[in-house]
Amino acid sequence: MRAKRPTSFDIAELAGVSQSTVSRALRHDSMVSEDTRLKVERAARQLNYKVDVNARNLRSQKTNTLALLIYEDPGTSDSLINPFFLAMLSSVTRAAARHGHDLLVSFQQQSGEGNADYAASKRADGIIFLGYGDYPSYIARIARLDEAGIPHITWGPVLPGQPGHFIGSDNVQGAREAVAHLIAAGRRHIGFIGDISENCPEFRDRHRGYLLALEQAGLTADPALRLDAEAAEQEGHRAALALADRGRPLDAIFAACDLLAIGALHGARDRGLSVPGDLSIIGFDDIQAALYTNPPLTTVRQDTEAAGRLLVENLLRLMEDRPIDQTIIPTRLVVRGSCRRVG
Amino acid sequence: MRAKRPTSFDIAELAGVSQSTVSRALRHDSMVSEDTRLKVERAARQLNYKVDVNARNLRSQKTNTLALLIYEDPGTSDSLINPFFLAMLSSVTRAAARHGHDLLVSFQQQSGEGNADYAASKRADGIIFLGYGDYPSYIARIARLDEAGIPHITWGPVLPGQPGHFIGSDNVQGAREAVAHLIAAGRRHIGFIGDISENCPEFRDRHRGYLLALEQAGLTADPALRLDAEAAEQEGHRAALALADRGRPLDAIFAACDLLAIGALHGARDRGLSVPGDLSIIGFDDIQAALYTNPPLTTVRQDTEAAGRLLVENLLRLMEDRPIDQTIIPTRLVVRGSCRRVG
DNA sequence: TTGTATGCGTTATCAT
DNA sequence: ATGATAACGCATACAA
Repeated sequence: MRAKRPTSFDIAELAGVSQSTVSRALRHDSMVSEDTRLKVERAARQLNYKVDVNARNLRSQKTNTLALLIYEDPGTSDSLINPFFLAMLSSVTRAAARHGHDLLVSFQQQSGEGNADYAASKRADGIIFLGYGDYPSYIARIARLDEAGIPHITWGPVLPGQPGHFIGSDNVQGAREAVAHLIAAGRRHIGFIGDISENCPEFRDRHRGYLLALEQAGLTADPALRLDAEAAEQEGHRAALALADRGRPLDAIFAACDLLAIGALHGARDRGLSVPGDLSIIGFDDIQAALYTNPPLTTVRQDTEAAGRLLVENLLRLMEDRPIDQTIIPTRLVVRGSCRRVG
Repeated sequence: MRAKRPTSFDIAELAGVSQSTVSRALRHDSMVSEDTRLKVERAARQLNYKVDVNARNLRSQKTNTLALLIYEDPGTSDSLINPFFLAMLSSVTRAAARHGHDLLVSFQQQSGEGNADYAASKRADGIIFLGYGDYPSYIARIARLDEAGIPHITWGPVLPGQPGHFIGSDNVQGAREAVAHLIAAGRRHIGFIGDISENCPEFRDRHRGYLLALEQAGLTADPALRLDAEAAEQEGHRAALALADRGRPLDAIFAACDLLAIGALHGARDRGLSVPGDLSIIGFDDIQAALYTNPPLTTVRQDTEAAGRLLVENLLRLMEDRPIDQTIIPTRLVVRGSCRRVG
């Protein structure tokens, strides 16, 4: 038998003002005298009053809420989320809170796109996509949102002529630096692990950086040293074994993400290759586990803190019809034990 | 210049029925003839109609939304969230989605409790706490929620006579098994790392399990082999060094969580102790990084999948005034390379 | 099974 | 600066 939740009318009565004045006073929004504002605030505190956000949202047609939709890679099983995404999630959550917005979080099934129509049902004012599933379905989603005038922003590859608004790491440059580092350390036969089909534009960019570094060093890439692999440790393991078994010179591997690199590390060990003695390995992301592998993984660090911040800030800009600001986030090569100078 | 969002009245007009019928038909809820339901659904699809959840929530006084409030350990810096919490987050998110509920996620600052009053402002129907900050503040929060009749459930230590509703791992039993495993492998001088003050009831339970295992083996615990440490790698590192420098016999360490265990692993290496040769180490949680340490970490696995599921399911039960079901989740000892039989 | 009428609690508009 | 009133879009009680 609890007391009824107080409404703004109850506050009005207690404070001796009109209900509309209560509403105004509580939002520091319109013209209210200091005096009545204090009266109202005191009454509100006294009755432990909280604004009903549903009523507010209904009337104001705003929710002060953002939705974070996570599109994992196709193959990923439920329990094996890429830890990088979790780091992003945490960063976005904090950034949204800093800007006074609530955050709805949802892991999207690859298939069902219609299930959670967050913005269309006025649950959220804007949408942040983490990943995008497959590209065609992404395009369709974007189109629907644009048509409905719903602001959205995506974490992913920043490519020219792309529909939608993207924030992403400088994948080409990050990969180029990593491979340049290998070359500077005397490595000459550098393999690449990662799916560079159009399903993974980010991996494709990292592959471009790889090629660029080779080119700038006057080396030519050996096509036999490139292997497709989805973003999972097992795949990296498999790919490393396959590379080692090719029978071609191989003294380094650049993996398109850390999970692949970690798998490659284990694959190398299975083939009796010492890392970094026989084989240098570099990954991409800098997930936490990269610090604990043996040897610790050299990797290209993505700045998840900046990523979350820029995603939220730019989405808020879009919601005010202001242009997007920065879109490409620099990476940083973190050198650890998994690569070493030779020669 | 977009078209106005259609309302249930627009659908009613197009389908040739009343608005209330539209509302009923769209929820498969009350009595509507198959015939009219199809008409309504077709009209809704045609106009791309989506229910306005704010209006629905306001009218029905329900939100179909749960709030997940994450209370990190006090010392934790922004970027260093305990990965175990992220795994839980992911699991809860999925469970909520399976049950058709949206999920609001928020990382709580230790201090400001008033900031996001999710349920009081009718943003969410129920609240899930991940951790609880310090215990006194937790008690205060719980009391306010109970007073307001807001359903809530907490991930944490399941203790007798505790206010609120808890779901948690069987910390005592998990720890007991781990230490029993060490003893069975011939270890006799087993250290414990972890803060067992009342700030960390879970660690305290794990310590109880540690003592229990020793007792059951007829061994007595050496108080000098217990060291306080917050849940962070550095702390584990520091604690391992301190233990090693005590000059007492030491052939194993049980750490209250994996981050501590990983730190201890590195500390042992710094002192020239081989793991698992000289020193066996076991952790608790089974975070992903535990798989990649050198040697891989033996640890007590918490079942995050079951945890998320039980948190959500039991919260939903509470929301229907049904009693809580299962509250204690069994753990499982995962044996990896960081411990070995001696003697 | 369907329609009618009312109200959820707030913000926005128009007065004063 | 404040008050009165309407409107947001839907769900529910009641009548038919």
